[in-house]
Parts: sequence; structure tokens; C-alpha cells
Amino acid sequence: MGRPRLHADDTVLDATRDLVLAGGGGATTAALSTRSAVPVGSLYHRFGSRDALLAELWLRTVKRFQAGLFAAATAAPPGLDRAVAAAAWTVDFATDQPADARLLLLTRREELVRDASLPATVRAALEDLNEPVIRMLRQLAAEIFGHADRGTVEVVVIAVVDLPYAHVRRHLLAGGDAGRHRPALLRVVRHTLEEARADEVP
Amino acid sequence: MGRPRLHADDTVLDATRDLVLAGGGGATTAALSTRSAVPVGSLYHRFGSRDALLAELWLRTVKRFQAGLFAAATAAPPGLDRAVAAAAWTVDFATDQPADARLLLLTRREELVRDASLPATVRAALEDLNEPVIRMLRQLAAEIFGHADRGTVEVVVIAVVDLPYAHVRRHLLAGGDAGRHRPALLRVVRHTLEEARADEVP
DNA sequence: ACAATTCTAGAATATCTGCTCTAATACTCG
DNA sequence: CGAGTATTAGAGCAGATATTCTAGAATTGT
Repeated sequence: MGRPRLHADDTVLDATRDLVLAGGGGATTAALSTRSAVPVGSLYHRFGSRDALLAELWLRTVKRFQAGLFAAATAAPPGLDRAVAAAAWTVDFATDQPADARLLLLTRREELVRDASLPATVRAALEDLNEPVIRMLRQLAAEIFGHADRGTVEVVVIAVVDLPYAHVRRHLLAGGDAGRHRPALLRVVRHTLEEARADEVP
Repeated sequence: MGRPRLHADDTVLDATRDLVLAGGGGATTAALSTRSAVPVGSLYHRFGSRDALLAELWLRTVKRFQAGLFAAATAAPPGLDRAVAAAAWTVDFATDQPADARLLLLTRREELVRDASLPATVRAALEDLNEPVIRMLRQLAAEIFGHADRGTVEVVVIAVVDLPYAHVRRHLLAGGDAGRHRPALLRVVRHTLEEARADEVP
């Protein structure tokens, strides 16, 4: 029914990602149109608004990241090893998919997607995006510390999320290889968790 | 000679910082003018352009941070203690000057200052901004490990930069108190460096 | 007091950007 | 084939925004 699509969504999203990463506010609708070879009208027909398009880009990027994250975590044995594997994925993601990693780690969602006037489905998707990760972090806290309360979960978040984030971000900004110091980073991750566990039951 | 200034630079920079932190692209020249009670014309007379103004804000913020950093590092005894003191300053900065910390830790420079068409002096100042910190990190590595090569410096950077950054960022984003887990963080910093030192000379 | 200098002041402008609108196009299904 | 429908297509619009411009005001040095 109807005319088939001439351009794939991913074409548009890739162009958008590249222009956003190029910085300087270059991701205008006109530029998106030129870069992806998709007319402005088609962009609006497909995505509804520029904000909605950016939201879709964000969703795609986060989902790609999470897919690898859960795969890595599931493959590892429960407890400390699993936490370290989860942390390692952030580094590996930056190596495997540099463009997506740059978008995810160097851009905040609020900065990318401005307006709150989005389709309800998209907005809901954005809201619930972190839910599965939070569940995983809680489970990690339970595995490592025996119980998941505010304190233990916070330590896990810092060790598994924030620390790799800070590390990779620094190397991405410097244009260097984030994987180069992967072992050193993971040692600190493990250390952070071990020390917190030692403090828990004195 | 000539008419004295009616408004202090800091008044303008404070208003700019607040509007930038409020997000949503609200830091327009008109908004800056209203918020700081300085006419648009005066802003341009003083700073030359919006970008130049934002660059000045960035410079002021980084210099404030570095001033405290070097003060803390100088006051501490060389070696491990000095590294821990440097790490501690990041946490204290977030506590003492929350607004500046938010700007520095949650905003990238490239995102704040768009154009490269800045006064040469300002651009040069932006370029050389990190130089003294890098020197300090190298010196810390030399003090702790006896020599500063790529590996030892990286460990110092992870412990003194990435780790506190991760810790503070989490709390700034959540609106919590960054100083709450200061002791635990510093313990991990010290431990990380001690362990790396033990590994260095097996 | 006078001239020189620096700053204040905000209306006007030129540019840019997200978005809409109308028409045409190309495919599927009956 | 023909009706229906989803998509393409891009010129044009309305609003916003950084910047300029011109006039005037306040202060200092002579």
C-alpha cells in the first residue's frame, strides 16, 4: 500500500549523528537534508519534527549500547566479575562503535533533545530508557554486597558507570585510544568495589 | 580616563553562567542583557561578541578551579599525600562553588564556545589552559613512582582526575551532596596509587 | 571650562532556522 | 487498469537571534 520508502531511517540518523558530532550547531534541518540526500519535507513526514528526529537518534544509540552491555553482563559470572565486565563494555563500545560512543558519552540528552513537545510514545521511550540498566545495577549490588540499598547501589553506579564514563570520555576528547588503558581502569573498578565490600562488613 | 564602568564584568559572567546552566539555549544576548541589567550594546562594547563572552566565562571558571587545585597540591607533602589532596580538591570545589563546578564538569568547552573567530589572545589562552595541570600530573607521577612515563602518568590521571570526576558528576547530576562520600573516594584514590606502585617494582 | 575618551543605551537590521504547504510521484490492491 | 495511499520534493514563511549603528552621557586631564 502506497509508495515504498526511498530512504532508510538509518541513513538519516547516521547523517544526523555525524553532523551533531561535527559540532558548532551544524545539525540544521537544511544540513541534514543535504547530507542525507533526503528532502526537508520527507524528514518532517517521517519524524514529525527535528526534536523527534534527534530523539530517535538518541534512542537508537542508547539501545545499541545497552544491547552490548547486557550481552557482556550476561556472559560473565555473577558478582564482581560481572560488574567488571559491565564496566569493560563501556570501553569496548568506544572502540567498536566510536561514532555512537562519541554521541552517547560526549552529549547529554537534554542538550541534544530540547523540546518536551514530542510524540507521547517517544517521550515515554526516553523516560523508561534507563530502567533496565538500573535494574541490572541493583542486581549487581545484591550479588556483590548481599543487599541492594541506596549506599551499595551508589557504589556500583560509580564503579561500573561513572568511572568508565569518565575514563573513556577523557580519551575520546583527546582523540586517543580509549582501550589502551583498559586493564588499568578495570583494576581500579574492581578495587573500588572490593574496598566498599570490605567496609560494608567490618 | 573616560567614563568609568557602570557594571562589573563578573556581573555579566555570573548572569551568563546561570543562564547557560538553566539550559535550553536560554543564554541569548537579549536574555543576558535582561538578566545582568546591562544593555546589549554594552555587552558588545565590552566583550566583542557573544562567543568571546562565553570564552571569558570558561576562562574564569577554569582559572578558579586551578587556583584551588594548585593551592591544595602545594600545601600537601609531595607524593601520595599530594595526589590525594589534588583529588580531594575536585570534591571540595563542587561543594564550595557549585555553580562553577556545574559549568566546568557538565559542559564541554566546544559546546559552550562555538566559533573559532575569537580574539587571538583569548584563543591562545583557551589553548594553553590545561598545560599547567598536565605538568602537575607528570610531577605527581614522578614523585610517586620515581619516573613519569605513559603508564605511570595514566594511573595518576585515573586516580586524581577520572575517579573524582566520576564521583562528583554523579552527585551534581542527582543534585546531591558531593562531599558525602569524600572519605571513601579518597581511600580508593590512595589505594589505587599504592597498588600501582607495588606493581611497578615487583 | 573644554576636549578627549570611554561607556551606556536600545532600536533597527540582516541572517538564519525550524517548519509548513501544495503539488507531484510511485507503488499496492481490488 | 484505476483508485487509494504513502512518500517525495523544495520553495516559501514566520519567528528568533547575533550584531550593528547612532546618539547621548559621564568622567578625566589640561
